[in-house]
Amino acid sequence: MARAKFSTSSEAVNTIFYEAIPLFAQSGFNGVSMRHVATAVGISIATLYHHFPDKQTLYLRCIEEAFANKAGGLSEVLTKQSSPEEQLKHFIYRFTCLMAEDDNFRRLFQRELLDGDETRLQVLAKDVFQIQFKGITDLAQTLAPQCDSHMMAISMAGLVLFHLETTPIRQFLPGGRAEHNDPEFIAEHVTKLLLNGVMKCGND
Amino acid sequence: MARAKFSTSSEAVNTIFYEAIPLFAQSGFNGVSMRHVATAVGISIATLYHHFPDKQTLYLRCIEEAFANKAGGLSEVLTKQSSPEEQLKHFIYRFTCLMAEDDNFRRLFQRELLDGDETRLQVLAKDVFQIQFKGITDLAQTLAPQCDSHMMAISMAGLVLFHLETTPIRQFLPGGRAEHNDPEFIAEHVTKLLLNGVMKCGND
DNA sequence: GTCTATATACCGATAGAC
DNA sequence: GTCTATCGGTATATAGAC
Repeated sequence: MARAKFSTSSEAVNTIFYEAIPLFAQSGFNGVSMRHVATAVGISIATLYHHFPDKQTLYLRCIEEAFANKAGGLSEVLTKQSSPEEQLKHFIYRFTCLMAEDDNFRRLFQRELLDGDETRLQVLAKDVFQIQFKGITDLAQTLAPQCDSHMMAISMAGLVLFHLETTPIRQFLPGGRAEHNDPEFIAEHVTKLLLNGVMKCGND
Repeated sequence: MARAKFSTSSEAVNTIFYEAIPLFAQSGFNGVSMRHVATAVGISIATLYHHFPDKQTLYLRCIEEAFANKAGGLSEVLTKQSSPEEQLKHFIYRFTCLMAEDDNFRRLFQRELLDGDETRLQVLAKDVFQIQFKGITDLAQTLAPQCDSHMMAISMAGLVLFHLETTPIRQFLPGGRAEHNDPEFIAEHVTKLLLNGVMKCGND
C-alpha cells in the first residue's frame, strides 16, 4: 500500500479540482482523459475513480466549482455609484478585469455555450448567473428605461467577452496591437461606445 | 469489391466535407472520430483514409472549406450605401443574417478561438478574415474617425456574434424571450445601440 | 486513500485484396 | 474507389489487495 498523499478526502478532491479545472478549460471534456487528470494530480486512475464515480461527474463538479468561485466576485461588481454613467463605467471596468484575470472561467463558459446540453445550461443560468444577470438588467433598465433590458445586458457582457475571446486572433488582424489586450483599454473602449455610440465614441 | 459509391474522387471528397463539417462544428475535433465521419458518409474507415492522409488534415480541410464558402458572402456585405448610418445599418443586418443562418461556420469559428494554435489562427486571419475585416475597419473609420477602428470593428462583430452565441442559454436568463433570437430583432437592437449608445437606444 | 492489474471498448491508422 | 481484417495504443471503468 502506498503512503497516503492526502490525509482527508476533501483535501484530495480540492487538489483534483485545482489540477482538473485548467485542463478542462484548456482542452475541453473530450480533450482531457482521466489519465491526464490523475497524472497531473500525482495519483493513479483508480484513486481518481475513488473520489468521482465517472468522468462526466468529475467534469460537472469542476464546472460547478469554477463557477461558484466566480459568483461572489460578480456580485461585488454591481454596487451602487453616484450617477448611472458612473455605475456603467464602474461595472464595465470591474467586469472586464474579473473576466480577464480568469481564463479558466471564461473558457469553461464558452465551452458550455458550445457543448452544454439544455439541462446543464438551465442549471448554469439559474444557479450561477441569474442573480448577477438580474443586476445587469437592472442597471440597463436604469440607463435605458425605454429599451429591452435583457438584450442590453447581453450586449454589455458580450462587448467585453468578445474582446477577450478574440485575443489570440486579433494580433493577426489589421490594426491589432498588444495594448488592445489590456483590460483597462478594453473597458475604456467599451464604456465610451456604450455611453456615446459609435459616432461619438472618441469624444469624452 | 464493393460497387463504387462515387464516380470521381472530388465527388467523394465533397460528400465527406458535407457530412464532416456539421459533425466537427457540433462536437469538435476530439468529439468526432474517423469512424463517425465514415459512417455518416456511408463508407469505410479505409476509404476515408484513401481521401485524407490523417484526421488532422481532414479537420483542417473542413475548416478551410467551411470558411471559404463564407468569405464570398461577407464581401457582399460591405457594399457602399448612401450615408454612413445606412452603411452601418445595412452591414449589421446582413452580417447578422449571414451568421444566424450558418451555425456550422459560427461554431467552427468559436471552436478555433478556443482550440486553434497560433499557426492555424494566423492562417485563418490572413487567408479568410483579413479582407472582410479590413472592410469593417474602413467602415468604422468612416463612422468614427477619431476612434480605434480595430477595436470598433471587433465590437461591431462581437455584439452580433455574442447574441447568437448565447442563444441556448438566454431562454433561461431573466427577460429572455423567443423573439430575441430573431436575426432581424438582434440586428435592430445592435444597430440602435451602435448609433445612439445605451442611453438613447430606444429612440429612433 | 491508494495501488496494480485487468476488462472491454474504441481510437487512429495500415495492409492487402478486388 | 472501396472493402475486410487487423495492429498497437489509449479510453473509461472496475476488481481486489493493502
